[in-house]
Amino acid sequence: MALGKDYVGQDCSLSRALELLGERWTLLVVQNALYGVRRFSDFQVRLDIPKAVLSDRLGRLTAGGVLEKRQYQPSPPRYEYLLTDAGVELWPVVYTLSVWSHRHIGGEPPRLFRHAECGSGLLPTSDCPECGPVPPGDVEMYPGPGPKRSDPVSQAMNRPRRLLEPVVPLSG
Amino acid sequence: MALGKDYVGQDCSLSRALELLGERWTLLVVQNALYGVRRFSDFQVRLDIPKAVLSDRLGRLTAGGVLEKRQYQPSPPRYEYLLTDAGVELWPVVYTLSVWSHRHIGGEPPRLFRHAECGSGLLPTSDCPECGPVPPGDVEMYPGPGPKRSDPVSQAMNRPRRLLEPVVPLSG
DNA sequence: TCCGATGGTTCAATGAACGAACCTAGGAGT
DNA sequence: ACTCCTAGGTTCGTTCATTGAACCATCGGA
Repeated sequence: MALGKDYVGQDCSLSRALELLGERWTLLVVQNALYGVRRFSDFQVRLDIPKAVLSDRLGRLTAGGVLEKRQYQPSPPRYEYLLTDAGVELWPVVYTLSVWSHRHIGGEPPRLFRHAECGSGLLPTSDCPECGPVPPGDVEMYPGPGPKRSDPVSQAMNRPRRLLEPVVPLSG
Repeated sequence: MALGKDYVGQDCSLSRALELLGERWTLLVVQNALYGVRRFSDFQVRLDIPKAVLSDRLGRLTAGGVLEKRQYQPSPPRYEYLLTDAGVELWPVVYTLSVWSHRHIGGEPPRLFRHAECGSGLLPTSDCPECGPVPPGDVEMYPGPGPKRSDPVSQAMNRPRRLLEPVVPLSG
């Protein structure tokens, strides 16, 4: 196709990554998946995104090997989208870009991150200054000074918790 | 505006970064700037991008503090776009995403990178395994196994050279 | 029988991207 | 004097993507 999704004639890895991840909303979907969001309706509440677009993005990420769609109960049929290993490895990309944004664009972050084992804040690379590389499951997120959304999914994300730990919104 | 550039209601640093960097072509413009591309026509040749879109992206990146527009000769008036310090600090983002793409999507990279001082290949974080963090000006790029574009700007980028070193296309 | 939750699809309107054509200012060639 | 060429854009009609509202399907519970 001549418009929108591909970068015809580009030779580099970056262009291939952007064909999958470079569309509007896509990287925010991945970020929320890292934060533990798994269900269609939870992504929708967190992102305020048209359902048609969310459906498209989840489908593309699934086809691209970043997410995996799984039925977690048979009746009524309910689905969740889990990060694959490839998806989890996007954590350094998401974190590095967030840190850049905080440094150069500004704004207060609503969430902060530290190495759960030793308590150190992370370097901009997402490594721990004491222990070196940290698997995302060993990163603890906790509330920062920035503004927070008030929807139930965001509220459930406001207590300190590990990356990838499933979000369970308080029903009601 | 309700469509396209903003992520209204998003609270995080990542969404602010994506308002500036998340549009089609934008990150590829930054990547080429890191590779030493500075002039409008050189970006255009490398990227095969409509001039109107390139003009928009260069303008936005300039307004956003990632690039700086400079007149490099008075007559005839000619301009170049240089990365600011903030722009240079996008190198880890670009590199980390490229490495992810190579690992998980595949394809041969047309360019490889090493620490110029010691010759070591870079870690996925863009750090040197021997020396730690490497300023982009100390990163040497050299041809890899992947396909290469045949335009004069790409050809001028194919000899080993430092990041940020201005590209001088062979005229003709 | 109706209601609500979940996980979507359809569709008209709007906004962005595309690419071809055009524009401007200054040399350079003849 | 006239024309061509280069650099750095702008304009504009067509095509594609995003939006938001409406609709749909399935199941369980009151």
